[in-house]
Amino acid sequence: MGRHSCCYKPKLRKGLWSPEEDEKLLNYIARHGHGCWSSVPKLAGLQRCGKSCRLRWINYLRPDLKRGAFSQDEEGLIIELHAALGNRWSQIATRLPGRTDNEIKNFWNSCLKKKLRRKGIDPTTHKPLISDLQTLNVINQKLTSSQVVKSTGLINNPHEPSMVVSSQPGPWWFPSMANQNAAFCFSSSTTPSVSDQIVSLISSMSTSSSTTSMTSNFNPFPELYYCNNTVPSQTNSIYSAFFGNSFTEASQINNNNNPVVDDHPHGQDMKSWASEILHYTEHNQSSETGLEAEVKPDIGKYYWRSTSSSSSPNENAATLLHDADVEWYGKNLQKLNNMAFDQSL
DNA sequence: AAATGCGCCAACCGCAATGGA
DNA sequence: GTCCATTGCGGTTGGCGCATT
Repeated sequence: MGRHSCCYKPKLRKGLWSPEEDEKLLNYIARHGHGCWSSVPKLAGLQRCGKSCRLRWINYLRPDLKRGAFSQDEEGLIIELHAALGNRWSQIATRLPGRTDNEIKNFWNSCLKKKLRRKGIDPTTHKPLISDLQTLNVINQKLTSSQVVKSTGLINNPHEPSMVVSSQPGPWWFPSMANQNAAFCFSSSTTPSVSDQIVSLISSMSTSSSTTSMTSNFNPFPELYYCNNTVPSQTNSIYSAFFGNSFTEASQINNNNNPVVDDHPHGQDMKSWASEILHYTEHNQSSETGLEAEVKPDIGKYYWRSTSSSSSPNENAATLLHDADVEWYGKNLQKLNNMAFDQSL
């Protein structure tokens, strides 16, 4: 299995094919057909492995190849087929006579992907991309609509000062007053360079970015009260606490791909804990727990939130920004700034 | 003119599937 | 059922040529 046995023979040629080699292979196949590919090189007098001969024939020497630039029709068909089939290049190639899977794959990777992105279409999902500026504006609004204050250092749970809510050195972003609707934190232990870039992006947009120390009576993340290791240990996500009307997802995964275990009650994972809260919610006993939960059976996720008004500033929950998004922001920071500048002209 | 960067694409590599002994 | 040679596929690489510095 695996690598073709003949490929281990050191005397075999690799790399680009010479016109002489092409001629030998072409002549041999014209006379005898290819038959068993592993015997072709020997019979055709070539110092190549059968696999290489097969590839050369399929991708270049076959007489039914079309060659040349792709037509508009072909281009449209490839996009259509890719939307339906994904990266199944050989299947796509069967619908384009005279084109090879390799040729289509290269055309896709070097040309069509960019073309779709320029049109505002995600080449993977074939759905519209959210406008860069739109997304940027959302963040901008969140920040400028509230007094956002930056904090560095550990964040301790104000109710239990010995409990460190975050071991992350920060910076942390949170509303300076209760009931304001935005707060951010970035887990910089995961992808520091990207996080740093995002922090600087936020910093440059924020109306108030003065550094201030944590006050003892303010907990920016009460919904994380019981999961003191949740935020900093996230390797797959960076939390962005956009406090809207949603619930907190209670099936987060930590570094070791295990469910996050909260500290209350001891050792219980977040999902089973949330299901317990759900039980009380369904029996109209939320007032006893001060919490309520929802389950989305279609995606098998639990969401929960505090019902207590005293747990402000954020009554509700956080949403998740995935690494890929954050990575994307980091990479496109300059582009975004340029676009914002262009639009302001 | 030389160095560097970048896009394109032919070919390679590794893995999975297939089929015959 | 197992082994192994062969074929097929898709991701990746590396070299070439052109553009830019």
